Amino acid sequence: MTTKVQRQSAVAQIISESDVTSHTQLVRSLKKMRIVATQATVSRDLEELGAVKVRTSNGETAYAIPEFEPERIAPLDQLRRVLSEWVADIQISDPIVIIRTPPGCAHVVASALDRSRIEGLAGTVAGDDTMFCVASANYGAKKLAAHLGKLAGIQQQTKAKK
Amino acid sequence: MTTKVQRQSAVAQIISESDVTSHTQLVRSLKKMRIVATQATVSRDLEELGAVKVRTSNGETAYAIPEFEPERIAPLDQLRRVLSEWVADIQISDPIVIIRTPPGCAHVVASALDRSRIEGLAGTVAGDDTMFCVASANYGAKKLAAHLGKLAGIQQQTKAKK
DNA sequence: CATAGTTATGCATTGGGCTGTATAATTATG
DNA sequence: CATAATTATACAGCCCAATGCATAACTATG
Repeated sequence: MTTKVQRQSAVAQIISESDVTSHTQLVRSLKKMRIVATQATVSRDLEELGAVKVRTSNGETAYAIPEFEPERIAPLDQLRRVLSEWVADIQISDPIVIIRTPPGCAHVVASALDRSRIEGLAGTVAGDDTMFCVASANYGAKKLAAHLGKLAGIQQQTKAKK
Repeated sequence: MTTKVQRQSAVAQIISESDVTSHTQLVRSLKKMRIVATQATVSRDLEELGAVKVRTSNGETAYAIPEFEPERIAPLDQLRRVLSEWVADIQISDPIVIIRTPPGCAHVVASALDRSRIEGLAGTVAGDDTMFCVASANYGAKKLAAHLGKLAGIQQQTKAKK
């Protein structure tokens, strides 16, 4: 009994602590930690983790997660998942897009957005259940909000105006 | 197109801003916000939100979310969901249980635990991808960790010791 | 107590994510 | 270049959350 999050965390640890040169080897290492997975699964894990094969000191190529762009660009897919799971509401106050989330979740959404490098987003800040997206000057909050709303799969213009 | 989070957020807003006396009425209010749901769904939403019917000034009974115990005890079910989605690893250093999560998610896990009032958990603190659970004096971190691990559905003793 | 109104829930359906199998595509090696 | 090794992926199955429908359970009212 294992979860994906646990397995991927283990994968990240393994490849950082030892030289892993093939999927098969990784599968074996996981097994030692009593985590069962197939080559296909670790292939997908490595991709999601952004791992790449690099040449090591002794000439082999081993997997590693790029250290210097740890905030590698997250696939749109992952962003969509996060947004649709955690976004409660989107409002606009140009050039700011205000996103509300369940309590304590704003940070998760914000960091997913930060990593996504989507167009028109200049930056974010997050509180507890609210976060701001600042739209780039020539893009506009409206357009950004529409895009985010679409990704989140939510109905726009939700909140009733007083 | 709507998400559960958005709908429940809208439900919370609606019942706080107007007197909602029945599910049917709530369904209608949602519809005005272009959120489609049935009575069965709002029934479940109200339960998950912890809403109760209270008597208002004018004698009707209307739904409301208890203000003073907003952190009502979350059902074990929800806790299990959160843990199995976000817990990457669990370690023990008595009386502390150390839980690691994906980046930025520790707070979410911690607040879920806080609300759950599970046995043997004295308190929590959360960083970015790590959180501590302090076990109650006579309970012990080991037992607590075992319980949490089971809830999370993860393999214990995951991390290799150096 | 009977009836209408309201709320909860068993059941079936749907959709999506995750995973393994099998195999295709790619890369390395001799 | 041929073959072996490695990696990626199409496909199918499984599982679980979410939801609607139908109806049971419950509540209020006269």
